[in-house]
Amino acid sequence: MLQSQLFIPTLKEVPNDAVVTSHVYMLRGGYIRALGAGIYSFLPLGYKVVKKICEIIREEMDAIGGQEFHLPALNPREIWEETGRVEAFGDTMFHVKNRDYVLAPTHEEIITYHARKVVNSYKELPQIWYQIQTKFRNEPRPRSGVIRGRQFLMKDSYSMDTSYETLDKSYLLHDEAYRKIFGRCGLKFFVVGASSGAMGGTGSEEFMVQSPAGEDTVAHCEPCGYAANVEVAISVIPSVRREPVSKDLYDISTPNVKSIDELCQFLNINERQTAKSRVYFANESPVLVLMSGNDEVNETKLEKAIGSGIRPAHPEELKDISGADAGSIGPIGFKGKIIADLRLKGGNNLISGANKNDFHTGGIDLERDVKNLEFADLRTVEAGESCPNCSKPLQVFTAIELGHIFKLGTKYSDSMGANYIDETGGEHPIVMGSYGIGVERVMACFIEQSHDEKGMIWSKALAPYHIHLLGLNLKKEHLLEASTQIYNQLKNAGFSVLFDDRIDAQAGVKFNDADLLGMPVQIIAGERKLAENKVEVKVRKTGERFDVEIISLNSFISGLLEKL
RNA sequence: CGGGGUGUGGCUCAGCCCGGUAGAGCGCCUGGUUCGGGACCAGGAGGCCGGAGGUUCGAAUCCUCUCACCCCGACCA
Repeated sequence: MLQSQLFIPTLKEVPNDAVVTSHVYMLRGGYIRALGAGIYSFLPLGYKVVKKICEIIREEMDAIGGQEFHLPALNPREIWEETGRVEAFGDTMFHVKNRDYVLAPTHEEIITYHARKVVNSYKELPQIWYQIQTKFRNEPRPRSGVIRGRQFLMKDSYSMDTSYETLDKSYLLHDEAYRKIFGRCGLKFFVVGASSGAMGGTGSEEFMVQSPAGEDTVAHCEPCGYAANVEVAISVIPSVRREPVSKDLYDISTPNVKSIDELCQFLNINERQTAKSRVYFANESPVLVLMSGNDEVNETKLEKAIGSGIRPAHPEELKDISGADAGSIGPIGFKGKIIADLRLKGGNNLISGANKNDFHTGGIDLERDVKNLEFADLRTVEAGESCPNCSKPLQVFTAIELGHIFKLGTKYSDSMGANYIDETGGEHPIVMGSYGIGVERVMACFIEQSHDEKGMIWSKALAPYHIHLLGLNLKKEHLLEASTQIYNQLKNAGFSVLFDDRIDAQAGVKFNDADLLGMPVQIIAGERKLAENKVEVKVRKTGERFDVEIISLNSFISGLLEKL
């Protein structure tokens, strides 16, 4: 392709709206342009990458027996009423104003609708139906460029089985296909077991990649593969020390000491000798949550332990409940439920708030002094703590969800009446699974993982073109001729090549654009090398450069691409 | 939805506090010089300053309302 004929509006400066790397480079490289918050147009280069990702997905889905559908984005609302998801999605679902339609945020209902009309017998199962299409969600806050948009491309597939045993097979097929897809795309990913949330069902896994643009915080152990959202992640840590003798309770005057750090500094003690208090409300009654030192309360775990929704107490409520303000609250004398983190189990000689301002209580022995104290895992895992599986240190970082696979079970087939007849004539709901991949996220995540200060660095699998041929100084006719000849030579040999044939762009401009656009191999045809019948070949990723005879260029490039 | 920020030529931004003929750099067009890491010289085009209303002799600038976009949070299949 001649670059002079391709629409690639590159930007030298960082557009004001872009913050995350992938967004910046996609914009600067002329891959995408914004149309509104969370709405993007894909320009020719960007769309080429999207199509490559789709093709990889298609191949792997077809390989497990998937059949591609093309489904409407415009859906009659009443179909969504059948499963109650109009209400479930709420404001996230787009509603059409002048007709009773919604814009599909996903397609379980539509698949199930067709299945109930078409699938009758166990003989017709299992099935895997998939689609790669635009979905619409009225995100309250689109962000990070293409990573969270109001309209986005998603591969969604749906499995239909006669039993949970065969569902497991379909699920496993997808699990394997997903590993292949993300592997082929060149992504470094990991898998998190997750609760299936509002999708319903019995099991699910998230495919994730580490990224500062991520929206989820996860704990990950690379050696053994343990990975969990930090909301539920666990780690192995030492409990607080129990000293041989429990002191009596005593008050300590601690004027203006509010935080654990201040307390430790004031008394010159270790944070493990302290118990931090946090007050929450559960069902309108106060609950004191005791944590060791500065450990963070994990509200997800707390809700689970208490068994109901919680909210933090407002600062102005604290004094009524405990007699003190935040910073001086503690378990001794606290009227109401108290729950402590497991790390504090057995702890004695602890220091905590005295429930009167500017005082702390020392010598607390939780077993002795706090009756009916419950313990639960309430803390948030921190980096460096030991993996619960293999004891190696855990990493904690943010990550982006690329794909999610669910065992749906019969949630949709039940509510929509999608049944099949078994061997004995009995009627049963179809057992379903659903499996999504965010296509643009694959692109964005790849860039997040593969870039440098100059621009993107594509892998062979996703690159819009494998080779970027830069003709330099093309105002000189003999140089234009020579580099055009090289272009034709490569093109005729079947290489995927973008030829920067712009007549008046300077060398520096071409170099910088090429690094920004990120094709894996650059071929630089400059005057000096051409005079020796040579060109320079540069590997984008490593910066390695080779002088190559034009006659042997084809085989050299083949060999090089083989290795990339 | 709460908090913060920003809207001025295609892009990045200055000007706003303290009202008085709308600016710079990059990009674009013309001519010339350069020609392997975003070059230089000369000339040129392009903006009713997000929108509406108000105050004023006069508003990019002050006031009110509104819209859009970005960031943090809430939410998130």
